[in-house]
Amino acid sequence: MMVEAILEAAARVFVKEGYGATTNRIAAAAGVSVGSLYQYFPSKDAIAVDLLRRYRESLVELVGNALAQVETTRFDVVVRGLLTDLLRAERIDPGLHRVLIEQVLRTPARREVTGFEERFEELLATTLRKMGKRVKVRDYEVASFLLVRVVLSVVQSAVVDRPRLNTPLLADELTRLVSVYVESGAA
Amino acid sequence: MMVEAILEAAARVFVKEGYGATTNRIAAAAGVSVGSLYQYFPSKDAIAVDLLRRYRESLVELVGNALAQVETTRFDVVVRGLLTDLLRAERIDPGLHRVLIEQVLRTPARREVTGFEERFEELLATTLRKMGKRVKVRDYEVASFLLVRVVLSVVQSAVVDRPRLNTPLLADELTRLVSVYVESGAA
Amino acid sequence: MMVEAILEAAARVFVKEGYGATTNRIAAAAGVSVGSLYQYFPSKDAIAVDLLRRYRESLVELVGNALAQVETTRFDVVVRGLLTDLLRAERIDPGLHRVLIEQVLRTPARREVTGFEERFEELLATTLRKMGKRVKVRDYEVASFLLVRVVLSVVQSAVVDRPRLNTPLLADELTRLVSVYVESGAA
Amino acid sequence: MMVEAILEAAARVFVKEGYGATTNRIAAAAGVSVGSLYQYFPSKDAIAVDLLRRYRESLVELVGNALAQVETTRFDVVVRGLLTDLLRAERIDPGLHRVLIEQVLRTPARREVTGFEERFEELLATTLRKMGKRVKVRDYEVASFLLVRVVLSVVQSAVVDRPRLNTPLLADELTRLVSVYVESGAA
DNA sequence: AATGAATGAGTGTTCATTCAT
DNA sequence: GATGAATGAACACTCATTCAT
Repeated sequence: MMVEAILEAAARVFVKEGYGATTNRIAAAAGVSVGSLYQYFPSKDAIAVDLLRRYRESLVELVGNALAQVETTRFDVVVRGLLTDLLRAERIDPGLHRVLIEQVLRTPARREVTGFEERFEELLATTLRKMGKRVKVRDYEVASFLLVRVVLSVVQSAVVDRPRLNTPLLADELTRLVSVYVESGAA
Repeated sequence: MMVEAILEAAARVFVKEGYGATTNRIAAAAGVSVGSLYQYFPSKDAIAVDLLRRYRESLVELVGNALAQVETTRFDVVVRGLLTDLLRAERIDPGLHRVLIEQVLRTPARREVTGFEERFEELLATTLRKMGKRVKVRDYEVASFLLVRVVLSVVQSAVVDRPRLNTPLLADELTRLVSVYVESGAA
Repeated sequence: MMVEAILEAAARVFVKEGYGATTNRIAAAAGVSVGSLYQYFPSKDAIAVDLLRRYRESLVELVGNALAQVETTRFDVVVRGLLTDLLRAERIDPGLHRVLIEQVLRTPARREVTGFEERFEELLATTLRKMGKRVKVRDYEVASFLLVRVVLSVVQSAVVDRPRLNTPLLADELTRLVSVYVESGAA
Repeated sequence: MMVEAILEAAARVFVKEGYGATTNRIAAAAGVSVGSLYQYFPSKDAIAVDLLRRYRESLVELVGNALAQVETTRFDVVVRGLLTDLLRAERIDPGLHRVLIEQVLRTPARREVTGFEERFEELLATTLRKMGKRVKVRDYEVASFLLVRVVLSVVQSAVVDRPRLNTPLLADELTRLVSVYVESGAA
């Protein structure tokens, strides 16, 4: 569909040229005229917002599925599996993610972004509560905030800035960091 | 001095309006004419590069000082102190940081940025090695990468996105996360 | 067409305001937006280059036609006819010519200009050679160089600087100057 | 003196960079501050006007001296001598001449330029009249106009555009062109 | 619905000129 | 006088957006 074509083209072009990419270039990359682009999106920003929303939704689903397993599986195994998924380069394009967040934050739609990470935190807080005694954490809200940032930023950096370190060892270590924090209890 | 005034104004304006802020607006905010701005900086990008360099230098100093204490002080106390410093809003403006990194990455000066976090990692890896048996980590390079990202991103998010959570409790928990990871050994 | 409109407007505006004329002003004079101007011409210089090329082509044609008659017509009659054509103000706008040459010379397209007068000289040298004994000249190349400059500069000055002298008498005298030089032989 | 230094520097810089050369550059080339430049010249245009005036005065003197010999010397010899002088590259810098004329013409001081060539014509017309029967020309004014343009433009082109042709032969031929026109009488 | 030529406000930057020292 | 830091109007050019076809 045309909307799809535009969104895909925009993703490609934003990654390659940054948010400075022109709408004409995006339209061309989509094999479509600018006019058509504006038929479906009221502005360039709207494309970014949409792209970000879609991206977010895929992540929410991913994380939701992983955390659902927590009742039947060891926590570190769940974390390890989630990390593997997140690190799969095709599913998460953090260069794009960075650009989109950066831009959407300047937009009236900025709640779109902030609400985004809040949803992860809620998901995680709920999970931690469900885990009961296995979790030794002083404050579920703070712990969730911490862990969401930790995981997202490390995953992002690993893919974008240091592909050399993007190895199973990294996933193992990040798994250990998360598990040990959740399960070892306050000093 | 005029260079200072321009840099301070640029920081303010970039934070408020993003990198799209015009040089004319920056000059006005500095109480200076555009012409003067260009007397001291050859381009808008040059302002961003300079701002980033200064910011980076202040952080490197901060982190260096903190880690130097590791030989005479308990690790978690050192971490806790460093976090307190980093979280002090005036010393670290992460909104600006984000904008600058984003932009400078599109510049021939991009090594300026990438080298930046590598220096933190080296500093930390050296420190961990010096700590000897107290550290139970499988790979110093990976651990340093992980910890630098973790700390910077949490600190950044805490100040920018969730000032409500920017409390002593958050610093305590982040301290625990770091310490427990470093000292608890592989599972 | 839009290209025509822009070119005509540019010619008018360059003549009135010199090459300092702004692209916005040119666009306005063409009843067009700046954006459109840049849709068709990549730069201000490109407009000048194009204007010069067109102008040149019209002159080359004019001169070529005139000189072709030399085999069947007396030389002074040919010259006289060519001068009449050149002096017709609408066909040759030497004020513009001056501006364009001056500017295009600072451009990578400068060969456009220098090649221009060389073509006249070649045309003339060929013609003089064809005229055989009627021509008493020591060096065809030098003579052509001389005559091309003489004719162009006098025509130009007559139209631009001294319209009062732009009379049949002037054309007669210039015809005589040229003919007598070509036909009278070295002293 | 400072005025001299500025004028010389301006000449050098205009030749090298065109009239776009900045006043700061001119001042620097003169080893002087911009401020001082403006102490002596009210504007950049004023420098051009002054430069042109001086240049013109040196030429007027040159031509005047040459034509004065006409009473005691053969006309073609006088012409030949004058051409030699004019072609001496150091005395006549036609690149500069071109730039200056171009610019001064856009200035309220434009009479400075047009008056310039009129003086040559008057000088020449007077000379031709004094030569009496040796001159066979239908109209002194027209002839002077013609000859002044012819000589100046050929000299200028020879030095600027075709240094290869700037030889004794060229001067000989131009001398012949002028002499033959003046002395051969209407057809 | 689709097109893409046309628009024009807005950008980074330059440079003639001023004026406090 | 001399200086040169400071000024700011003006420029070439870009690009998100519109709208006649």
